[in-house]
Amino acid sequence: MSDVARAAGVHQATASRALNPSTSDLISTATVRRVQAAAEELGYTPNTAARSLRTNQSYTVGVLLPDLTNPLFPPIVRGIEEVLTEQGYTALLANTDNDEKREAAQFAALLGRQVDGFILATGLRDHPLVERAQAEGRQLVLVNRGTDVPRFPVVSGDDASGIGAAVDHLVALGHRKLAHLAGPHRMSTGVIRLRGFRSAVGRHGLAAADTTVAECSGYTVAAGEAAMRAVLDSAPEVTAVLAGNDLIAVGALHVLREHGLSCPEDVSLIGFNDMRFVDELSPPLTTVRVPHAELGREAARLLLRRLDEPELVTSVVLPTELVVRESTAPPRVG
Amino acid sequence: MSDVARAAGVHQATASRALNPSTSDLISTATVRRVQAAAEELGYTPNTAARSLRTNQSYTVGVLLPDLTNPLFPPIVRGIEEVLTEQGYTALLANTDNDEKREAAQFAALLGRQVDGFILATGLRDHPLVERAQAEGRQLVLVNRGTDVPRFPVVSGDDASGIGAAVDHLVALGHRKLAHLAGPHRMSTGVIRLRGFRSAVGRHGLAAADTTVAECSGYTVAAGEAAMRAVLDSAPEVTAVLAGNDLIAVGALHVLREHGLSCPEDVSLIGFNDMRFVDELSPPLTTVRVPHAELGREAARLLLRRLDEPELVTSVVLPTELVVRESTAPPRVG
DNA sequence: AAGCTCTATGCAATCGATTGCATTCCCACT
DNA sequence: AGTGGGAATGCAATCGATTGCATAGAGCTT
Repeated sequence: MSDVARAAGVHQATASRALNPSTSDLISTATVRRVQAAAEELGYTPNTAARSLRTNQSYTVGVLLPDLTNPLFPPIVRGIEEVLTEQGYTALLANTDNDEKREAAQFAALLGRQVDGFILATGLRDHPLVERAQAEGRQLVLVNRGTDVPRFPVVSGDDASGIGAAVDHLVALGHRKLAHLAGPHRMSTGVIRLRGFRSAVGRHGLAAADTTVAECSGYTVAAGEAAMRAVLDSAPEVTAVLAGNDLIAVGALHVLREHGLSCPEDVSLIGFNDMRFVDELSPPLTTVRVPHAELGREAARLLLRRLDEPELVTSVVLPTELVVRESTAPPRVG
Repeated sequence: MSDVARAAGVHQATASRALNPSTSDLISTATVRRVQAAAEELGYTPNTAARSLRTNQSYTVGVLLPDLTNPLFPPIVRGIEEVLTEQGYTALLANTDNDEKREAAQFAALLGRQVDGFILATGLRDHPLVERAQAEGRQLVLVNRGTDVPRFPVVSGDDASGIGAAVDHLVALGHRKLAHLAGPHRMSTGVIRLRGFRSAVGRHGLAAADTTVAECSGYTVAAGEAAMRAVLDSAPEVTAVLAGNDLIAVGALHVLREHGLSCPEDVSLIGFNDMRFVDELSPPLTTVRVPHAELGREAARLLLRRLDEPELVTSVVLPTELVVRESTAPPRVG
């Protein structure tokens, strides 16, 4: 602000340099102090628009996610927002509802706002946006759900080992007939967790006939209900169910109850994500905890780092952890 | 963009006017079409920074809330975001953790980003920010939690009548000894709901001795536990509990269970908000539904309207609704 | 046909900060 | 004392869109 410069008795350019930490070493410390004092005095706040216009940077990142209302996302967004504001950035939020059109529109809107980068938390397996971001010269990191394209940085939980731990737990309890209510195959997490399930049961030497897999049409309670029904129909002998996520597990619980089966006595059940309040269900749900807030934080950190070193491609995998509660127990004898 | 102007064979100013709906009637329709075609062709996206710089508007609003992780807020934010993007605006999110310092810092950051207005979802009863926003000439609307100052537009649910319906329900079931686990008095919802409770029990002619009130230190499960314990100590005769919100109700449920009391047989329990998943508790919680997404939408609409007519002060009260599930039943006879 | 009006468009200043280059001034070195 | 070098600061262009004012035509009136 030129007022500040005038008040401090210097040229506007000097004021600008004095106020900017990365250029303030060009200016004598005495002047810097004078300028800062004047800025303070006048209650100066820099005009971000002007800065963006000149520097072509907005200190803003776009966060695209399917639906904030899905309990999975708030902690992620929270984590993102935390490290972003710490660094003087802010997050622009956009919900896509997993709708390609909305997604493209939101993406364009964010582009118009000159976001410096994107964090994508949407789940489709291969993603046109990823390419477009690159074409537009914008950085992008994926969180929680990856693409199959390995050229892009992804921050995710170690789903495979989480599923592995869950299967280990069930097998250790004595279960042999397992079912997996898989997430949709069009989402990366769906296939990754399924793969994890397959490899884990293989490790325990379970036969293919011992395991049933039903694909859910989405990560929703209703889809979980449908899948659980399908499993009960086709493989009534299963004693343990591993759900693709907690929402699916809730659906499964409904159907078990509806069929007069009790959990964990008749059927053990494990969820995924450790969503808020799954410990309040009855029975409290055994599930795989994913450190969502930390996922968000890492994603933001990674994006910020890439803003400096664009070529850097790193992916971060955060450990997951099995949280044993009361929805798992040894199978009934006999 | 001057490229567009060149491509359409017109002056940049003409292009600008043609592309802007509010000025495009100054330009012949033929030219408008030509310019739009050129813009389309070149994939032109306006530079928001330049526009903001010139117009001193950012088409951006700041949303301040305590903690996105609180299940209350995602639907509100979702609603806000919905109508904002519809109108070409976007939301900047900031979490304050109910900490005055963080809140002030976030507010300043948002100001620096030239937000056109603020939506405040933070709960403290009187709020320095409200004044400051006005001083800075920024519009502001409060959502869900009001101030005592009536000069500011507030969008909220009709808490009093929700509480009233809850009390009616309990009394109709035959309950006479009621307790209210009130939200903190420093939050407006805390006092409003308490007031609602008082007036409702008065309406039913219940004596002061019939009702117990315990103030919770916050809208949290832990605070609910503490308050419920206090009530069981001081007034073990209560047969029905009205919680200040669902989180408090969850805490109450814990303590009831811990004391070997069953819900609803021994004690009926009603929550507030109809948070996601309270229907999955056992028992599924009877609660007062507040239309949070609609609250958010209304808040955004109201803010947008005030951006046009700054003097307009309207507050919106949305109806609430009692959702009866299985945590309420007639009191035990005797 | 001259003059007037009105519409469509061009011109150029402007918003506020950043930054390459030029300039000034001081000091040290020989 | 003169010169070279560096540190500190000033100068002015620049980012891209908006907008008040000026201007060029076209059409109408008398």
